[in-house]
Amino acid sequence: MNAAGARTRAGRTAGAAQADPLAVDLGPLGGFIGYRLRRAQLSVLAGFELALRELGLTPGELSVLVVIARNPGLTQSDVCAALGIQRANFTPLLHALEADGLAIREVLPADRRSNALRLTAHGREVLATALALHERLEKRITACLGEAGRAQLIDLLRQLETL
Amino acid sequence: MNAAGARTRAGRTAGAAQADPLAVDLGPLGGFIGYRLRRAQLSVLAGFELALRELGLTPGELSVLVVIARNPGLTQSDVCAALGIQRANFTPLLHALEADGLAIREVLPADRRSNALRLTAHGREVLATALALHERLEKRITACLGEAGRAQLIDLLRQLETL
DNA sequence: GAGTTTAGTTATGATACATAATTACACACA
DNA sequence: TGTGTGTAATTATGTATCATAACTAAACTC
Repeated sequence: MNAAGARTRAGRTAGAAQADPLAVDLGPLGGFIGYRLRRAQLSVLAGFELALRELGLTPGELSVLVVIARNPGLTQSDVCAALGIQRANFTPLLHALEADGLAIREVLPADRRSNALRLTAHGREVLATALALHERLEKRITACLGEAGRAQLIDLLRQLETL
Repeated sequence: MNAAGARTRAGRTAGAAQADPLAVDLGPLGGFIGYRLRRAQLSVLAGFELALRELGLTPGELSVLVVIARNPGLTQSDVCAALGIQRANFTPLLHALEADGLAIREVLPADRRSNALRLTAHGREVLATALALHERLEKRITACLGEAGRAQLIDLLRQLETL
């Protein structure tokens, strides 16, 4: 509709393919699930950072806080398995939460290789705030997709995980 | 419902919350679009690497090849705008494609600050192979979601981009 | 008690994303 | 015509996330 002439931007003088972004042909890319996932995730990530900026939590950190809060006493390996995080990458993430006073590790007497994880009182407060802020983001998403669309999307994404 | 006893795996001897991964309560996390996007993208990314391993192309590189092939003569800024890539990050990506002999940059006579991008013959060959391999991945995804589900997913993800 | 497995850590490397600063060029306009 | 402003590409940096391999200490097996 606007590719060849209609609403193109002024003359742009010279050479052929300067084109405004809308005129660029993505070809088969627009049908790639992976491409669409990336673009959507970028958008949601931007929303996340906007919503939780004041708390300085990364998405990964928030997910860990949630899981520890709901399952106190889990070991690091348990949390990693539940969230699909590599244990090696989990160590610094957890240490950051600990350094911020949000979580604690206690060596399990039953197996002194393992650490039982719990939130501090402060961790629970921060989590509650984070969830409240995050709720706003989810509301924006629901406004964008509709309640049914949102549910469908979650369902489809869950199916994709088992690819 | 299975936390305390029901379908827990064997005895697991000692301490409380060892739990098998399925027993971990994700709480509200399972309803976060961002979390579901991450898990789904990890899965699709693994499929991508599996499918295109032999070519050594990253998803970003493939997307750039597609766009250049369909829009020869675009400048770097044009491609960046079309794909949502930062220009600063595009430079090394493009240079890698150039080093591999897949793409070329020619200074635009009309504006010697800009580079017109094109694929080499070899680049077109590699792209054709890559698209064929990628097609298999998309087939797997369609097998997983169904044709309708796949179309729905793309539509929903596109809506999310405009969040 | 020796050999094997497991939890956590450390080290390292790749990919993506973001921002700020710099260089070279283009353009407008007085 | 020459100066100020804007833009294309680059460079440099910093961060988040994912992956692997190697190591330590503890636990388990037999």
